[in-house]
Amino acid sequence: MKIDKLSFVDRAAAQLRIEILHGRLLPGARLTEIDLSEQLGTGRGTVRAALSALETEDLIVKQPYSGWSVRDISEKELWETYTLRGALEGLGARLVAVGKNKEIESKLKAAFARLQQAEASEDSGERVDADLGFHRTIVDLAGHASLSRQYFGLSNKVEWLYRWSESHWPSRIDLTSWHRPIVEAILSGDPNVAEKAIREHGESSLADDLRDFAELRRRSA
Amino acid sequence: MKIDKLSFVDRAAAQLRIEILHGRLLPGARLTEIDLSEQLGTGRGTVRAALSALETEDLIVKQPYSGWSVRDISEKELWETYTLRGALEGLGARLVAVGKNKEIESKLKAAFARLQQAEASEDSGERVDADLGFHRTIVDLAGHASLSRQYFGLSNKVEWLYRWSESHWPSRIDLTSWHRPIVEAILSGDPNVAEKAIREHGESSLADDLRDFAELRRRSA
DNA sequence: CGATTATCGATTGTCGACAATCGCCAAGCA
DNA sequence: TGCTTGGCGATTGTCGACAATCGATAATCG
Repeated sequence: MKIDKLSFVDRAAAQLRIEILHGRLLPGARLTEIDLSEQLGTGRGTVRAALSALETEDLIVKQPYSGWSVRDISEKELWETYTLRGALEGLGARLVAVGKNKEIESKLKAAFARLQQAEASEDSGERVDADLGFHRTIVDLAGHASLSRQYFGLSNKVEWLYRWSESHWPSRIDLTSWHRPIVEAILSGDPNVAEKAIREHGESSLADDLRDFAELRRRSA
Repeated sequence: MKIDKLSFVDRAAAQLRIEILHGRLLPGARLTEIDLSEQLGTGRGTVRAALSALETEDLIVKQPYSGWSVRDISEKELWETYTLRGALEGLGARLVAVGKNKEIESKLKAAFARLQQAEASEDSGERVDADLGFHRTIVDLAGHASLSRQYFGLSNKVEWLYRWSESHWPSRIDLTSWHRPIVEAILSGDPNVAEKAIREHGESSLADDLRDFAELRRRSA
């Protein structure tokens, strides 16, 4: 039995993360420490530490003596995030393929099953969660603490971009058929195959998002 | 003309980083905020922020309400750091190979030239710097801001491990012959070849360090 | 005597006050 | 007019004080 014992800093960071990821704080929005400290009911130092954490996650940027603001989303942003994700997940997939055992297999299959179930669901939020969860599962199964830590921040950013594009252009991808090759590749036990599969998945996702992004830009122009 | 305008936090973090990397703060050493604030001549909040930064770089760890301490070095630590580096540098090398042009070529060659020059040098510090600089150059040439940011922290950790093993077991590797394949692979323009080359380089480095580490452990036991 | 509880010193967690710095706009000047 | 300068409001940068928490040890109790 354990009770919640997160520091104020962690809770403040989590809250702000949610606000950004769910689009209640839009790209470019300015964040002032005093305002936030009043809204969150905490001190400025606490808010400051939370903001610093979000900065290392690349969700916000700081301009010294000027202020904090939510990062902008751009094609380059998309490209960087997805390529980086490809590199990290590639390593993760390799390791999982090599180290696979009964437990890993079952967890991987469970994550994929959730994905299949979510596909039928009308809830777009659940579809997003299942998708992100699948990717996180693979990385965590790699048993590589540093990788998981690095991936955490990146996956938040992916979630942000994901929800953002979802809200502008509802996704129509087929979760099951898009992810099955990854599962099969990992279960094959061949690290090269596993890495290739997940990397190609990432490249396709990037291409999709870039297309939507361009479309969106054409519209608003 | 620009003057140094780093915040106290940044300067404190830089100083602490040096202390750790150069082995003046050994693994396991405890760091108390008040002591550091007195030594650095700055406030506790400032020290705290600097420590948090070093924590995200994975150089120190925090135990809530207990204190900060310099991370321990272990085989797992070595393995995680080198494999992660392989993934990031692999992406970097790919991108450089694909996007190569006159400027990139010259910078790459310059970094390699420095390596060759350092090899003759007796100064082990310069050899380390040249080696690390070569790797950093490749990553930076990729033109991928997020990658460079991620790599920065990791490369500090590599530098730490590097200097640490160097101090216990002076390196004997042949800088030129070890790195030339990377240069040639990148200049070939083939991303797969480039990635493979730099990844194999990393794997060899890891194997070397692990061997030395095991030897060191046997000695001290 | 063993186990539980109270106490203590040390350290971090949190906070608001004051100083430093920035961007902006108006005033002054050539 | 066009440029520099000075002042102003807003915001962050820095700091030390006080509270909360931890681990270890001493005190207490059955």
